[in-house]
Amino acid sequence: MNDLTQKMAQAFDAAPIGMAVSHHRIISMCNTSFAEMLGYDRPDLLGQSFRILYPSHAEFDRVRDIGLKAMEEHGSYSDERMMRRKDGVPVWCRFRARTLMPCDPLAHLVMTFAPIRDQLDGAQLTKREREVLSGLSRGLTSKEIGRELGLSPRTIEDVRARLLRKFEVKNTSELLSRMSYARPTS
Amino acid sequence: MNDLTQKMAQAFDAAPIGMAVSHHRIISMCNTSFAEMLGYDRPDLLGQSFRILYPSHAEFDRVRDIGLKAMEEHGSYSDERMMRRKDGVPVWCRFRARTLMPCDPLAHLVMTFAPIRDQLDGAQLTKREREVLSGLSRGLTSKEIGRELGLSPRTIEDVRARLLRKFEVKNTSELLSRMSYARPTS
DNA sequence: ATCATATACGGTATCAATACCGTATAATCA
DNA sequence: TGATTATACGGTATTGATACCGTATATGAT
Repeated sequence: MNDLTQKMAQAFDAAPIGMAVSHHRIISMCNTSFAEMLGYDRPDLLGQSFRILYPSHAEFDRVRDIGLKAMEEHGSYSDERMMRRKDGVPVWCRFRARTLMPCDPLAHLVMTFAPIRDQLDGAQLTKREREVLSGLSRGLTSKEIGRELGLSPRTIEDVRARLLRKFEVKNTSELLSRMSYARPTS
Repeated sequence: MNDLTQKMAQAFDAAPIGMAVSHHRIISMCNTSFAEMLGYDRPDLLGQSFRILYPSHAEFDRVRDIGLKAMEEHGSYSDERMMRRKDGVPVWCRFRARTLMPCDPLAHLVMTFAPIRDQLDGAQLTKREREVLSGLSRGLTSKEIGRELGLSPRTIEDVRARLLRKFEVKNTSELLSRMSYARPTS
C-alpha cells in the first residue's frame, strides 16, 4: 500500500488497451479502456459474468476451453476473438491472458484486449470495405478479390482507393500495418 | 490505498504484455513482462532513461517526435518499433502509448509493448530484413527504403523477396498482415 | 431537395512490385 | 574445404497498384 502500488494501479487504469481481471469468468476488475471499448461504465461490469461480453452463449462456452492447455503449460495464451459491445456491435480483439494459477487457469486471469480493425480513428468500415480488406490481408490482388466477390477488378480498386484515403496512408502495405491494430477508442 | 488499488496494481504487474510508465522518457515504473521481455531485472530499469532500450541514439531521437501530434490530439498513439534487449538482440514490438498530459505528452506516458513475432516462430529476421520491414510497414517503396539505408533499390528488392520466401506469402500485403500479429501461442 | 458518400464500371498513364537472368563478396557450418 | 546463406548490385519482362479522366445509381443526411 505504498506509493509504488498506487503508481501501478494508475498505470493499469490509464493503460492504452483494455485490461480486465477475472475469477472463474467473473469480472473482478477492469480499466477505463476496457469499459469504454465495450460501451459500459466500469461499475456496471464489476461482479458481472464475462458472458455479457460475448455475442452468444455458444461463443462464451467455446472460448472457455480453448487456451486452457496452453495456460496450464505456459501460463499464458493469446488469440483473436469477437467481443460484443453493450449496443450489440461486435468488436474484433487481440486477446491475451495470463493465469496466476496454472493448475486451475480460470481461477485467476489477467487479460488484455486490443481492438483490431473496425473502428480506427472513428472511421468505420462498410461491408464492402471489410470484404476487400479481408482479401488484401490474404495477399489477393484486385483481380482475385473481384472474382471472389463477383465484381469488376475496377470496383475493387475504387474501394481500395477509398480505404487509402480514409486512413490517410500511401499504399496497401501501410494500410495493412495500420489496420492490424486499432487505436484505443477516444 | 484500498483493496481495489492493490488489485489493479497486481493486474498491472501480472499483465500478459509489457507495460511501462515514463516521465520525460525516464522509466518510473514497469511490470514483470516488460522487464522480462527486455532481459532486465525490474530494479535495473526504474529511474533509467528509455535510451538504453533502443538500438541507437538516433533511433531514440527518431521515436521521440513521431506520435507527439497524435497524442496532443487524441491522447494516444500506436506504432510498431524495434526495442533492444539487454543482450543486444532486437525485439519487434507493437507499441501503444497514452499520455496523461496531452499538452506535454512526454511528461507522463503509460505504454504497452506487445512482442510481434518472436523468434520462437522459426523464422528469425536479420538486421537488414528488419530494417526493410520497418520501411515497408511505413508504406515506403523499395526506392525510398534504399535511399534511407544508403543502398540500391535493387538490394531492397532482394531482401523483400527473401522475406516473402521466409514467410511463405505471395506479396508485401500478406507479409505485413501476417507480421502484425504474433501467432497464438501453441 | 440538394449534397455527400458508397457503390459499380470503363479507359488510360505511370510507377511499383515481382520474378526471372546474371555476378560477386563475406560469413557460417558441416 | 565445399555448401549454404546473407549481402549487394545490374538488366529485363510482366503483372499489379495507383492516380487520373469519365458515367451512373442508390442511400442517407441536412
